[in-house]
Amino acid sequence: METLKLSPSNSLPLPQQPVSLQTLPFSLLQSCKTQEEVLKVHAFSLRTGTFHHPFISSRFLALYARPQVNNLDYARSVFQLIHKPDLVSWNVLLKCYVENQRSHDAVSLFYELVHDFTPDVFTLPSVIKGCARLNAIQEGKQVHGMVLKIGCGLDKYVQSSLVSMYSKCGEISSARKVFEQIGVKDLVLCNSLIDGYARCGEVEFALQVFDEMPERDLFSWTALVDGFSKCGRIELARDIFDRMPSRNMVSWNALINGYMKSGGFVIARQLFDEMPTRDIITWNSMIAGYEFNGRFMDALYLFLTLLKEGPVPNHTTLVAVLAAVSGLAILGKGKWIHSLMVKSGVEPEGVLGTSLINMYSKCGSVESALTVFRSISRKKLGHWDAIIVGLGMHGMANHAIGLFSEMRRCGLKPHAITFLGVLNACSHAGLVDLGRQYFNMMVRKNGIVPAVEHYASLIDILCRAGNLEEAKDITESMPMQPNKNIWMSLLSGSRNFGNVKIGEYAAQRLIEVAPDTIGCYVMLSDMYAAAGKWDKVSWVREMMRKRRIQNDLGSSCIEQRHAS
DNA sequence: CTAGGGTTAG
Repeated sequence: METLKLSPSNSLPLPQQPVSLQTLPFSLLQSCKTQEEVLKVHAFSLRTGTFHHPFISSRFLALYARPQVNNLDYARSVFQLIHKPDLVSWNVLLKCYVENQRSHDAVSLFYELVHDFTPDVFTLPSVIKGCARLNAIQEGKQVHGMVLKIGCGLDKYVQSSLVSMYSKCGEISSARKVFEQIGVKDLVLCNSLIDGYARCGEVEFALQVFDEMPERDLFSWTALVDGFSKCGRIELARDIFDRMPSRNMVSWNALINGYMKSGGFVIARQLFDEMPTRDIITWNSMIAGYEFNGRFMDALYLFLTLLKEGPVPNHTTLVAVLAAVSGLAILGKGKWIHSLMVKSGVEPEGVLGTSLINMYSKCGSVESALTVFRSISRKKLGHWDAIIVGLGMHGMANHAIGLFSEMRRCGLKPHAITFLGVLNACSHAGLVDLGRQYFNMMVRKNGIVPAVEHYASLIDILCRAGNLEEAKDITESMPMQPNKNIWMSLLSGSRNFGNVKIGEYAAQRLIEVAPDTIGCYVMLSDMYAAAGKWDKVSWVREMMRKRRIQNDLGSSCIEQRHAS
């Protein structure tokens, strides 16, 4: 803060002489519209020594927290300079945390605040909103209890945020209950409930509240469009959208997301081309939507268009386009996006770090994945998961297992995906005993209920090592239906170790689960050939002809380099 | 010495 430069301003009437408090008038503080202007007055106030006046510093806090500026880092640092912050300052900072998607920290801040103050009608809506963002229904209910205890239940801001919180957390009946107890139901309150009904697919109720309310605004209409889109009722969402008296960007974006979610990427594109203006969320919806639909090339092309003619990409954009590049496995493009990030100073923290690690692993460069992993200073569980899965994918079992141990030494608890990564690593490296050991550790020590993928991995490990009986036993004792991959593992193990009996069994079950699996017939015939059972070989070939099963044409793709 | 802070949609 001390290094801020005091630049002469044309727009602001800064006094030239050393001043007392009177010469830094309230109106000057209030007149700041942009962060730049706040910084100028801030610098000036530091130079004249007025900044540390308790009244002034709390004003600066509010200025940095204003929606037009919304600079959490500055707000936080100003807050720390305030000697004894009053409740208003706490409230301002709390709101700023929530608005900057730091709801977790906001809730912690709230617990801290409660030590010194009784929260008031300004504190509660912010923390309730934070709980809603986090989907933290337990904490939300605690705060609700506090609302009743303190006696803030009649405040309409508190009421709306509570209804909205229950709506977003999927507790629509609780939302309704709170709603019903309220005497005068205003527009915002109704909108919150409409949103709740729409997003859980309660079409009738949503429309009923909508029809019965005295007046409707853009929020009411858009809550319907968005909610119906979210629960997959895209035709209904379209119908509402077409009937809207006016629309804004949020309404268009909601509909685009709805089409993307239900596979309608062509219509989504039409809407995208048709809409009057687009913001970064529109672009992100399209890029992520293409990626979600497996249209990786479209996602990448749209990202290129965005760079040429759109607004500045953000973290969400990068996560989506990196996922698309991973799907395409084009290392060159991935590196290029990474270099864009480095050039613009974007740190690979959080989800973005995970995306980069995944991208490099899937594009075949574990070395780069490791470099990214090591460069992340505050490693989260997701980063460990990604690198362990990546190393496992590349058969670097020892490295994966080493990192797995290191991760546990750091005090992080591995979860289902981490174990899947380790198991896959064991399978690639043929580490039977370790694989079994990790599987048991997962179940017994970590209390994780294995998913079908975990069983698939364990069975694959056993089959590769020739423990076919043990693998077959597991297929019979596991609590869910074995899938195609599991029978393929068992069949391929049987072929490799010449166990015709188990092989036939696996093939039979495989055909029941997935009759079109070509590999099944190929492997079966290989197995018979290896065992010298030529009559069975021709029987399999005959069956393939009868069922019109043909080998896929082989295909591969190469990356083309453009001079740029 | 004051006044300042909060709710619903992508």
